[in-house]
Amino acid sequence: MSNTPHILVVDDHREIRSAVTRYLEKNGMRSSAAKDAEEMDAMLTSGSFDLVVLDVMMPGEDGLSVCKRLSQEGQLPVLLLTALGEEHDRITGLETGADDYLAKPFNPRELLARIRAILRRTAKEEPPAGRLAGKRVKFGQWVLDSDRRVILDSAGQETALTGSEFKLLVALLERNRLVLSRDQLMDLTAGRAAAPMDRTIDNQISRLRRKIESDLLRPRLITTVRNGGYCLSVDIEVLDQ
Amino acid sequence: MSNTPHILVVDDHREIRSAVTRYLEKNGMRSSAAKDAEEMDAMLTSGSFDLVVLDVMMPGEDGLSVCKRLSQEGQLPVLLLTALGEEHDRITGLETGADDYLAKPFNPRELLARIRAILRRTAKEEPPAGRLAGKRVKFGQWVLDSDRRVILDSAGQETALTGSEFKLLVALLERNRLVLSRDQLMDLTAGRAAAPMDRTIDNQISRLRRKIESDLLRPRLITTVRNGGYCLSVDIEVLDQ
DNA sequence: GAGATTTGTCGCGAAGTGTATCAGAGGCAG
DNA sequence: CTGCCTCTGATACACTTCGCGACAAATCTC
Repeated sequence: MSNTPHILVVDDHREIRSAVTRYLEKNGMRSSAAKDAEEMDAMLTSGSFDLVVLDVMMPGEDGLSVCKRLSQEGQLPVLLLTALGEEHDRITGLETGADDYLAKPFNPRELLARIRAILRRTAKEEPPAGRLAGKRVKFGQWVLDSDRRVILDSAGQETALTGSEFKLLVALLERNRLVLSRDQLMDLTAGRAAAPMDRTIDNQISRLRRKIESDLLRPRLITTVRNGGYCLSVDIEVLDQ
Repeated sequence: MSNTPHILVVDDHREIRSAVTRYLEKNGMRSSAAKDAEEMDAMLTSGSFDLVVLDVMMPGEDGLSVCKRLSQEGQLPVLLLTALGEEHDRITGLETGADDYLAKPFNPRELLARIRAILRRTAKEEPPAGRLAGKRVKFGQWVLDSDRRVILDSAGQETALTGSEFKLLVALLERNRLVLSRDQLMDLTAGRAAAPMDRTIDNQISRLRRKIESDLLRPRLITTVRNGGYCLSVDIEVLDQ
């Protein structure tokens, strides 16, 4: 997320669009507006936004349908605007993945508070994805050189990693001290979900351990969490080149 | 987060507490209730929760003040219950860090949808050892190395712990000198409620004692409280690395 | 296209965990 | 003190999960 958050307001009423964008900008946010789903899609592909304020009732593609699409992509938070009393819309909105809703007519101050609340939440869990690209990372007695995909021991001796070993190690390093399920690891390394009874990750862990653990019977770096997954249990240090 | 999410309902009206907890449990969640801020604090230290449903209007400490405290700690999501029309409460609630609010009287289905929405957002990987992650903790003559999941005696001799022994010990250490019921321990170690007649915790305690008690007939570290549970009866000292 | 390397699947043995069960400890009434 | 009941400790066993060797499929290299 950039410094000032960027909000996209999608509503078919011009007065609402302009009132909302003006209010948001008066309060330290950048905002843009789109009049329907089609225009929204165009703006999303061309710009970078932190949140979408989305009217449910719109000509063309319905707000709920748009909301579902967006939440499936998973990145962009959505705040729904619903007609007063349309409880059904609100509930199905939340159920289809909106982050929040607000009934029209609304108090702009409340809209702002809700937008801030959502941004606060999503800012916290900003994924560290790619944080390690091109960096050297020290963990335990090893240093990973992520450009060359090798690990160096304290004597400078190199060991090469295969592609999947490297991806797995990076996934663990970027979330060190957190337990990652096989499903998450599969997603992070191969971009797909783990099949039931899939032992692929187990094997990769086993192969990776062979290269980095000094005592295979008592792994110290990558610990197993039964019924949970695996966890990199050491602190890391990113070396600035 | 554990297997089934665990919700703490804080409200001074008994009918609301029981109605909400029952509804949540019918819908696949575990839930507990507290009647005021004080009781809530007690339950938070002794159990593990994924979300708090908090009434704004309460005798004793005010809901907004509680909300502020909780959001400063930053871990636990809060859903506020406000009186209908008290827009001011709602906005300041969101501004003080609540994750969401709902106006009373509310539709239970909407409450559930909102809870699910929050949990979906906050669902993330959990650290395996809570606030003790990466620390070394001295208790009695032992030192727990929470990175390596081993305990060291005064001579530096290591004993490995299994996953559930480790979780159990951490749960006891983080609440030392407090009596923890089997139910609480089950919650803390496995993230689920204990079945009636469940002897799982007894068994794990037995296994853990075998590793840390010098006299199994007279356990000194983990004491049994008849009809109550178990209690770690020594002081602990967190060693900074 | 042949050989080498990497990666996914299978299966066995080992370890961890939950349940059943029994024996003993602790409490209570008479 | 004695008998009875409940609760706890410990053993045994069944079941699940995990580590790893082996092999096959896929991919890469030259």
